[in-house]
Amino acid sequence: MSKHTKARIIEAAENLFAEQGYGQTSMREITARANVNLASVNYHFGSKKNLIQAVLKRYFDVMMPQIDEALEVLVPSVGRRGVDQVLQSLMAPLINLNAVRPNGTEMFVQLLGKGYTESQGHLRTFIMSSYGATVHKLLAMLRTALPAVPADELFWRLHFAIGSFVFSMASSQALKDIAKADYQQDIDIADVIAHLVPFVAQGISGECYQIED
Amino acid sequence: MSKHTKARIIEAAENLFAEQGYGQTSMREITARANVNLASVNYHFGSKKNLIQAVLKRYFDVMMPQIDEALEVLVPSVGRRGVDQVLQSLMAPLINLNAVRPNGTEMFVQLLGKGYTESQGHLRTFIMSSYGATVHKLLAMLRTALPAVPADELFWRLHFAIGSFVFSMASSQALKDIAKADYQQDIDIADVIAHLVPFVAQGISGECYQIED
DNA sequence: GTCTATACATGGATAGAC
DNA sequence: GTCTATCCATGTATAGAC
Repeated sequence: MSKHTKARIIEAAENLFAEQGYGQTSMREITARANVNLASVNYHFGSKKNLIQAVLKRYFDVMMPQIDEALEVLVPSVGRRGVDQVLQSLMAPLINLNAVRPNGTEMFVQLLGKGYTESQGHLRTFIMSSYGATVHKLLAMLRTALPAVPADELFWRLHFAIGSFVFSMASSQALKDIAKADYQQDIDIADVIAHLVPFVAQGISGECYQIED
Repeated sequence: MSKHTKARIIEAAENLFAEQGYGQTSMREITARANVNLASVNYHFGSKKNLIQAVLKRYFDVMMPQIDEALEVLVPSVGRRGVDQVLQSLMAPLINLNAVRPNGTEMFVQLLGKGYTESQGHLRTFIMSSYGATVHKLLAMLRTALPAVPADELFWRLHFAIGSFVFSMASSQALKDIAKADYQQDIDIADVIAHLVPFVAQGISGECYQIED
């Protein structure tokens, strides 16, 4: 039985994660739906955390080349405008994940948020080792847009930006619920991202305003 | 044996969390060090997640009144400067947590980061129900500083800001390691916060720069 | 009201079958 | 090279002792 145990696990896991979230999905559920032995996950992926990485990889492998391509043709302006351009070039590839599967973008960002905060930095290592070239291309673009910002300061700002993003994604369901309850707004992931980009761009761009004293 | 089982659990948990983190600390370790039965945690706190909340409460109860007091005397300017003032008034109470116990600030923010992302929004509910008045005072100050920003837009920006903060705190150890390895900088929590405040203030303050086109 | 003993399902790991 | 049976430590729950 089972030609492609690995693939069936990923498919089952992805569906279950999408339905009920990462933390709420047990490995027994996954292996039961995939019709494989419980220990198969450990054998093929090493752990549940690695499984989430494998699920994410399918999305990264679609998104990252698109980002790479978008950055390739980009010649950013200097300043906030340039930062906006760089961030905007990430948006289309991200939204395009809806083509991978229904609600793909939302699923991806939710898994990313959970995985990032729950996996003690393993996801960061994975991203850098697998897509480091694209990440560095992105960094170079930001440096072009912000020649006045020192490298270490840019390092800080980038991590803060990633924090805004990951946190928003991980708690996007809560954000949607609150927006509906408190502001009568029905929003989706694209809305969240649309609000997020200016915020992050503003923070990264830094001193366009001098504090007088 | 044991007059104050609850207090002993909190003390043991706090020390162990500080030593080795939340996720790496088992309830069996906690109850062993506290010399209480394993099930005591469940009886007194309901779950491990609730225990982290109880530990955090001790810090919130010190910090929140200080914040409240600082906000009471504050008359913020309008614009980025005002936002800076509001955020600055949060910093001293936060750093003061080092007086609660050695390394108190770091421990608090780490637990806050972990707890926030791992507890499915329960921490947010807890904060709002226990310290809602102070939070709303903070919000009112920000609205004073940013009269042009609509309430729903401010809502978004605040959540993004919280995201930067919580994420940075949750991964502050990783940030410190990276800063040391890549930029030969020894940093502590106060440094992280010092870098974070301008970033967040910038993002919250929004359009001080018009995108031309 | 507190606390204990104990049971249970979970994520993780491994030795060995095939 | 795959997969299974099985073991371990964990968080959680509960029945009942005191």
